[in-house]
Amino acid sequence: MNIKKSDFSEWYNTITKDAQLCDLRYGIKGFVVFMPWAVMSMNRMYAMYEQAVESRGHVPALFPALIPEEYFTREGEHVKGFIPEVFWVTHAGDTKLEERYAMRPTSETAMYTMYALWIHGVKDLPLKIYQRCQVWRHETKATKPFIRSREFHWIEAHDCFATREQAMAQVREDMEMAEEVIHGHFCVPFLFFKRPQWDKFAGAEDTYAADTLMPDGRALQLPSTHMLGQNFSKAFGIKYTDDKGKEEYVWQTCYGPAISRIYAAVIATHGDDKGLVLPVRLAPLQVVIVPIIKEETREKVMQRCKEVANAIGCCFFVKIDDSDNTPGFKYNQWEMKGVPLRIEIGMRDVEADSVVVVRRDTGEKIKVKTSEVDAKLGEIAGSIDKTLRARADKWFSDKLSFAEDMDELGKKLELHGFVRVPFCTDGMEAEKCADIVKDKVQANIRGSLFGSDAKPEGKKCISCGNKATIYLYAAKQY
RNA sequence: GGGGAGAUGAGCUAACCUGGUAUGCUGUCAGCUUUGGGAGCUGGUUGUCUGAGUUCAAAUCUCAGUCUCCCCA
Repeated sequence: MNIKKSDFSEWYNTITKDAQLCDLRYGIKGFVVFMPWAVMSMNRMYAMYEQAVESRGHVPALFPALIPEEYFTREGEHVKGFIPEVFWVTHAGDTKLEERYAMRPTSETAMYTMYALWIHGVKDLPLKIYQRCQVWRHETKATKPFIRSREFHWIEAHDCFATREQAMAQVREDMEMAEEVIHGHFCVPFLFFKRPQWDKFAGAEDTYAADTLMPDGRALQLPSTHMLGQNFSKAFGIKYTDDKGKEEYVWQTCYGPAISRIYAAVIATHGDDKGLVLPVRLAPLQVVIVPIIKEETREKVMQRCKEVANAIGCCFFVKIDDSDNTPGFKYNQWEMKGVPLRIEIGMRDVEADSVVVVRRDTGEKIKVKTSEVDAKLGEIAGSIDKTLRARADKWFSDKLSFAEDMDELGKKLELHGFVRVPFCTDGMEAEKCADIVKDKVQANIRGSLFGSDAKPEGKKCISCGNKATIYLYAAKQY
């Protein structure tokens, strides 16, 4: 196993292969096979995220994967942003299609075509629909399993409202949902940035995106939520008749948590030099029982293993590893896989009427009375998630820094992830200032920190030297 | 999009410069012996990325393609 801290890239490649999370040998660039151990965790993540989405009033639907070119090109900015990375379907059998179909890189244009047919009056609003699906983008940046591939799996929620205020409230709800699920359940810390105008979602008025940090200090974008305004509703004719009998265009938002990428953040945030470390509810198995067998005591030990397995509550998946491997091999293998809890049972333990419980997160070995196993496991499990979250938060909190000139920014970027700098503006006209930052210190401007209203007083823009009106954050990125 | 490195059984690798029967480890399968931190012995098992060229002869040299990794945009 490689060392996570000093060579994250190698560590990540090794862990995705050794823990059997994916197989890169499929043979189409950027398309990877997601393997059972990863998919079982991602299914759990999906379940938690869908629960959060539905409890906030969204209902599920499934839209087609193919989008006729004509739908796809209705909103000008959207097309400009996505066209370079679209995979096209051009043939049916040997017959060339009259109109080609886009393999959806995102579903706005598929869904909004139908929304225009479904929405008539006030009673149809708000409309909050999500789907769980995969999308395809011919990424030109380097692909990396789970982090960036040309096919990825996500949830996309697309909502319509009667007013701008309601739409803006939805954007805030989306952020709050990310906090509940990604930080609360997955124990991954992040910050929400309002992206600068030159870096917003193609077709949106504003984009708010959650950025986390990889162990090498580079930012990784997790969910983003977009205030679409009326850009799409005007392009697609999504109108309703208001209470005065007047036709109005709806206000829209969309939200896209990419489960495969969030899974990458879970791996990177919690993993260590022995392999994966998973929050308890994300692990495909919560408990593995390793019997330590001598031929003459085999039956007694196995019997005790079964009793202990049966005594553990149904919210935990338990496996007794009775394979022929040696205990040491099993310890290493299940540590690599990130199983949160291990129970070791040998004749010694049977005689003492106890078991040895080992925590994956701390490696701590705890002797537990057989009769108290279930209660104790529940307690330790809670503590594991708390420990993981606290550990991640502590690391993350040190990654925020400040700089006021380019030299200082370059130095701070070496030690921290996000560096706050004074900037002239976050409007389109400042893109050239962001380019200067990119050129000089190879960092991107991620935007302004959402919820922070600090304003630079008497400071100058780090790039152009004009009066600074806003604090923006720079980071190297994936 | 730019630059660099690379591709030999399922995984890692030797042989490549200097063309001539493809090496070892791991895995896997069978059997026996084993089991408190990656067990041992015996036997079986699969391979030169694809295509073209040079040559008596290509894993090795040349060209093209595909894929992977790293760095930069």
